[in-house]
Amino acid sequence: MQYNYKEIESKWQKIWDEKKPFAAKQDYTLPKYFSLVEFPYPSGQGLHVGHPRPYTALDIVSRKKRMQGYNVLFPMGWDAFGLPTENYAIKNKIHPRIVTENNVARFKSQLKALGLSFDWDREINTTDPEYYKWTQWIFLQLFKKGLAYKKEMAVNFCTSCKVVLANEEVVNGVCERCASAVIRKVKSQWMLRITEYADRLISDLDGLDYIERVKTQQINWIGKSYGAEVDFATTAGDTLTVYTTRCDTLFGATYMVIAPEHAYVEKWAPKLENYAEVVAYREAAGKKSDFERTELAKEKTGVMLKGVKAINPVNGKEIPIFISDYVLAGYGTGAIMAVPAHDERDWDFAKKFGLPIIEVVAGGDVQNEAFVDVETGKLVNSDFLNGMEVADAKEAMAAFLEEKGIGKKKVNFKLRDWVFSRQRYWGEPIPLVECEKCGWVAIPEEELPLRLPEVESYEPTETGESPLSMMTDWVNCTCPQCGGKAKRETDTMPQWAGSSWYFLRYCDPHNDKALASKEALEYWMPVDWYNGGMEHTTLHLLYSRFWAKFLFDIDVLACKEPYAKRTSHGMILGENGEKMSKSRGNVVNPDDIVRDYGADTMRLYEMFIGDFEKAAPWNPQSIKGCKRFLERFLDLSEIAAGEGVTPELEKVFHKTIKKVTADIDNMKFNTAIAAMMALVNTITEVGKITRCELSTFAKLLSPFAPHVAEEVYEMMGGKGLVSIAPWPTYDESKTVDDTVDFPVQINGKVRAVVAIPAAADKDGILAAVKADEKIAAALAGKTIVKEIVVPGKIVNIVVK
RNA sequence: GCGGGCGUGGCGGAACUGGCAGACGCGCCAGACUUAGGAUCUGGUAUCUCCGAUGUGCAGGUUCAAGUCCUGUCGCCCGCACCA
Repeated sequence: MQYNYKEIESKWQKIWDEKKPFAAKQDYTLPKYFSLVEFPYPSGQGLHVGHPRPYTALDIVSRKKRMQGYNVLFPMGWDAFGLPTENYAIKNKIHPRIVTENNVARFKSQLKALGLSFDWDREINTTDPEYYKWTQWIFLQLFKKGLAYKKEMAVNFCTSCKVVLANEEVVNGVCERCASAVIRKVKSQWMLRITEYADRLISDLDGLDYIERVKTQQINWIGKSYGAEVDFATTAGDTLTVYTTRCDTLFGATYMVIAPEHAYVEKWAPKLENYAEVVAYREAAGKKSDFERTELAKEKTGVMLKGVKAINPVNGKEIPIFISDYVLAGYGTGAIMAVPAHDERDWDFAKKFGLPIIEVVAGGDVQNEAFVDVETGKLVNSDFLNGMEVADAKEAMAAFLEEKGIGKKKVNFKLRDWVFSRQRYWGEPIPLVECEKCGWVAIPEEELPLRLPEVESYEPTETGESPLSMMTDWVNCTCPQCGGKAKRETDTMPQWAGSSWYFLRYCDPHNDKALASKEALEYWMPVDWYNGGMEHTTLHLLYSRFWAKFLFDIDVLACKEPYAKRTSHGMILGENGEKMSKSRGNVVNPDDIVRDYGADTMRLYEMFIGDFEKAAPWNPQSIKGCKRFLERFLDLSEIAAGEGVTPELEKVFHKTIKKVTADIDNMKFNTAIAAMMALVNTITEVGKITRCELSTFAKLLSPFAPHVAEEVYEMMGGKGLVSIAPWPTYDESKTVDDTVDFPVQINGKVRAVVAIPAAADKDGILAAVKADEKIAAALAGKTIVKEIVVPGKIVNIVVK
């Protein structure tokens, strides 16, 4: 039969558009299923073949759930604020709103061509004032609860473009666009206190069905560590506090290191004999990012502070103090005690600067390498700690420090607060004003949305301020609290803001009274299955969990976690096995595949390409295998005849239904397709199939290749749409065979395969095995040492 | 550097809690049909010194049995906080 995919696809897409079988129902008494994919950033390049992989996967999940009777919410929208659009707008002098509209239109038509079962009535766009009204509203609640605050932060500033640059725009220390020098400029920025939620963001992961690597990566990113703060007196007469996770090694501290930005550098300036050298080092360090600084591959650098020494509180020894960029100002207290014998970085530094290395935990050879094992060693050279194990020594030392009033136990997090300001145009305006008298004041909620004003130029200003700062009419306003003179905040929010709560808006996207109604949120939330890229694990995923927890705390949301289940897909790579990118020239456009093979083949290939969780290279040759499968499936309609079951096919049908059902739940889309390919092969061999069997097959295939499935279902006389027909069920007893082929090993090598009734017990199996000619021959004259029988699996006979 | 992950035929991959390595597909080979084939169908296809042995990045180990577990090692990929 001719496979006219163009005709079939446009026919069914039109019917779906008219009948809206995929619209989520307003009936809150039905069992619900909320499946979510990360909404895309509508870039100028359009969709590439990487996008449809997760979309198709969750489309399959959603379609199956619908067929299983769930009220499914499977929505789509646009995360449309952001840097590339703004940069394109500046370059081409087109309003970013227009750029966004064009990009969205293109993305939408590309997605629609794939037959994805999104509920388009619930489409959202983060740049829509009716949407960002609620992004601003959430920010105001955070502000009112004291979770938003101002802080001086270093930003990247291009000396030539006069623009604050994102880290990504800084390449090898220079501006990506003009290659001019980038300096670190201190600016006052809005911050969100995500660190207040650090503990809950770890502990609440417990009951969640997240894939393990996502959980561990989040936990490690938050980086909770149990340690102690220890006060060191200095010869300058003050106290230097350090954070350490190894207070047990205090007797081995032979020097100290403070971050180049540590406030004490200035405080001690008059006492420092080599102040100029110290400042020069600090300036050099200031040019590097944290990432560059902590790279260990580089040689350790640093400068000793001449003129001030610290005193080790447990033994009274004077030890030198260095500044070095391997200590970060933002973590702990920005100062460490260095124990070169038991820390690799300290060891490297000590070797380079010729500092003493004192062993305090026995078990290694500390003159040759740092001994960092905390499990086996015992304390030495440590006075009252001698002979203790590390864990006990930590406790003893912490107690000692506390008693002496020179230290205390302290929990620290690697997680830092969220920098929320951007000196950019294309983002949500921050709805605050700064009053001369009242300070920072929230604008009244009824004034939301605070619309992004029209400006003539989207270019940031000479000083690096947002372009909004040029709009004096807009900036100058009155204080809502006292009526006095005030100025609006001109920074905008980061792109992360809109994507931190978008899934809530899908529950009730047209609500103008609230971000969504309470009933809608209670019914739909939490998201039952959220799939997205691994690259979002530490930022977007954490930010959105933080916001959801906050909304739970202020009684907007009834669940404390937004996502019940989180999975992650692998990347689709170019044909050469490298990441697809314009510069590498290996980008594949899904439009071409849909044109040449059809959407069903495209969907099938994206799912058949490999393990959903792993990266896989695109192979244009392999696509045709999927198309052949669909053609052969379509051809079955020519041999389909009669009703009831075909005895030769009955078991394979039950097995296939079982496998496909389980595989979809387990994200094994590739093996589900393989099973259906095998089913076509079997049916073709048998040479017959009934009409109702083919209808069942169409149902099984419909989540994967919905257009072809609808077509065949209709030909078989199916009523209504296969897309919402009941999902096939199977009979467990019909999925097992009467006899099992047992591989029989002798000394671990397979010598025969013996067919044995499935019901046979261990003795029966052994008897049948020994009756086999080949086995009997192999056993002749040997002594049996051991007989292993694994029912249903294997027999192994060990002989001498 | 830190954190997370991956490594199986010519290629993409399959293999449940350790139990016949290579399902399914691509490619390739042979045949059929054909004026024609980059269409379709049928059969074959891990490697080798091919009655037998060897094979899951590499080197060890545990086990009756290891792709799967353990130790070490090499290579590749993702993230690192203002890209989304």
